[in-house]
Amino acid sequence: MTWENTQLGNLDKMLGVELRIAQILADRLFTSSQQLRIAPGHYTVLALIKLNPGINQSKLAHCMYLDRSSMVPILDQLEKKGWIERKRPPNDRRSHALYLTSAGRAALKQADREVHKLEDSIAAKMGHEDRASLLALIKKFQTALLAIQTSDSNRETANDNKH
Amino acid sequence: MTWENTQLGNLDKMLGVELRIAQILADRLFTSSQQLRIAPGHYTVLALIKLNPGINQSKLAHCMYLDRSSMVPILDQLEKKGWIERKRPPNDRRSHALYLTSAGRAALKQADREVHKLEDSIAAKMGHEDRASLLALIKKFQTALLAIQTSDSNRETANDNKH
DNA sequence: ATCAAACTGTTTGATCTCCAACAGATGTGG
DNA sequence: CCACATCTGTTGGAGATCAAACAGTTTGAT
Repeated sequence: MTWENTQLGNLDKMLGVELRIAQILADRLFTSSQQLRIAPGHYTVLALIKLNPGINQSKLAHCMYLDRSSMVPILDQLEKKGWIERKRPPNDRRSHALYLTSAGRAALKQADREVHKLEDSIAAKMGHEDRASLLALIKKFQTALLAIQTSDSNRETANDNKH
Repeated sequence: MTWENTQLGNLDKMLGVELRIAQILADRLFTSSQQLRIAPGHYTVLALIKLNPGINQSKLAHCMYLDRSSMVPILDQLEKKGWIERKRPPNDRRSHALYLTSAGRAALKQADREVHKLEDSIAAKMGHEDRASLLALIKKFQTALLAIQTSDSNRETANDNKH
């Protein structure tokens, strides 16, 4: 095992690179340190449906910065597990109104416990203050990215300004 | 377009969720604001090969926290573009020693310029100081995740402690 | 010297994601 | 009222990624 002598140059000074690594590690830890083995995205979906009962798939996808079509297999899976159900609202027969089943609520509750336990141990490792600073800076970073993105697309073409 | 009234609860106070969003936005911006349309991962691969000529695929994957098998299609693509080449070192006929071609060096040089331009506009938007703080905190976060991960796997089983 | 373990790249199958396209449903301007 | 645009979920095709399995190669223990 002799990869310690690998030259990284200034790669480890780039936000994109380090962000990607952080996300890989976070996902890996989240998925493995759980009894439910729930995927990070699935957890977010359950939480969002609980907070917004009757939300449709497009809005859900939009909240998570995903494509509508990416939501389909996720919801198929959650539906097959019996954690959510799709209902046809009478006023708009195009959409699916999403609801948590009681099993879904139970699963989310357990996942919530494990997520909080994980967040706590992270806060314990890096300090509550640094954790809060990191969260605030990530949001600032998101805002910066969105601002650059829209100014870019405005310069090129008068494009869709979703989100 | 009325998804602004979506309830997020404390989802936007979770590092994992916000980190994921930040990464989606960063990847999207990186890929679209480029002439080369190089993928983020491909850029990292080129940079790492330039810094470590003759590195093999496993080490490369390990540096990027990827599976060795995930590296194969990436390198296939870069090889087809004529940016890298795989050579068989005589001392170890299992591995592939990776090198940048001159076309690969040129592509990397242009990508470098665009990456730095992007990093500069991010620093301009959020401030150099905040950018530096964010980078430092991300690294601290990575360290915390790794510490938790290893202590977890040690508690469960005496496992492989890769990375 | 030999045989088992470990390593290297690869393939296969599964999942997640995007994009483009589609059909059905809804909304809008004339 | 009616054509046309827009929205809804879905499908199919492509690419990325992982895990498991494989064959060839190297290493190491006996």
